Amino acid sequence: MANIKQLSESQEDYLEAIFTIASKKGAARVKDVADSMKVASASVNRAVSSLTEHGYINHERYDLISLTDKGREKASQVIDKHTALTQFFREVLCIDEPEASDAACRMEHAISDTTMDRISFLSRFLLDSTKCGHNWTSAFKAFCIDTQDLQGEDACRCTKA
Amino acid sequence: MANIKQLSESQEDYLEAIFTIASKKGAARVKDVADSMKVASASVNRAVSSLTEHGYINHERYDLISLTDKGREKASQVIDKHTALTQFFREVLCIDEPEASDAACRMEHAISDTTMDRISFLSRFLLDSTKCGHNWTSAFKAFCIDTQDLQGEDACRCTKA
DNA sequence: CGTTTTAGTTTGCCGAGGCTTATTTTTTTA
DNA sequence: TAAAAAAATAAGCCTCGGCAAACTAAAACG
Repeated sequence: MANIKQLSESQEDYLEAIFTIASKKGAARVKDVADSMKVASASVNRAVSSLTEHGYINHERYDLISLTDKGREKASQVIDKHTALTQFFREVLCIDEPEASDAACRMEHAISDTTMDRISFLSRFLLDSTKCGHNWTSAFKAFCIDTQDLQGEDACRCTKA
Repeated sequence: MANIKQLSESQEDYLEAIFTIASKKGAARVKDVADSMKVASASVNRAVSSLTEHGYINHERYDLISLTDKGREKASQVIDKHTALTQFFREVLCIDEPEASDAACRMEHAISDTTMDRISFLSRFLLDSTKCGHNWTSAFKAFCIDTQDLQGEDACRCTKA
């Protein structure tokens, strides 16, 4: 269980997918993860081995996959970022789904805890009219109304809840 | 010059570094790029070959490196994102350097054009008191004053101008 | 309860993108 | 201008994270 290691984006994606599946069904099978991430089972297998070695996952051959406390904590962190970013994109920046989730999906790995906290604060601040002091959204919407030319964005393999 | 291709983050980083160096000195040498990105010259070489093949770079053996129009355009786009993100982090989210630049550096590759446009709009909107209608920054600062526990963030290989 | 179908695993391949260690080529300088 | 230093390149190695194909175990079903 080598602890001195940063998870890669890919590994975070696996934890996220396992967390989401396990939340719904108690535990995940390799196939579930493969399907939800649109990768081959062999890829899941290798990722699972590695994450098991590093103490994020409980897994024995041919058995179900579940997260350890450590894995659950990490997965929660990533999912919280995803959720907060999605909210920011959708409610503050007025970006529609699925763009909002896709953007969150790509950024959740790249953003630091600090920056994430600040963005959450900003969201709450702006969405709470008692804090912000006036309804800024209509003004902001008018301000960026002509940028509705939302291009297609890359599909992303985030588990589409 | 295969055109059907998305640049990787790494490739965008190379274009960015070359752009920045070339802006200062007219053209870049392999060594300049290696130094600014903190990678081995051999790595630069391979990246340069690939970017040359794809029409982003002008380069002949043992010669200087410069960007094609296509490369310059792409580099500008990435740098514009970097700049706009840095401004957002620093002036809107009140995140100090070097955190602001580092965060921008990691996110500039992950963010879509649309999302970037919206963030720029939001920055301008909030920083322009005539648009926002009041000075929100002091209120926001008070709101998030106790999150000054900025952790160390990953170093990033963005060219530190 | 044996056979088939499905799921999990292993192995070996690939490309990207780092690295180091030669080996040029170019540049500097004595 | 020849020798030394610096820069560029080539070759080969490594890890990561995909893949497909082959094999094994488990589950479902007739």
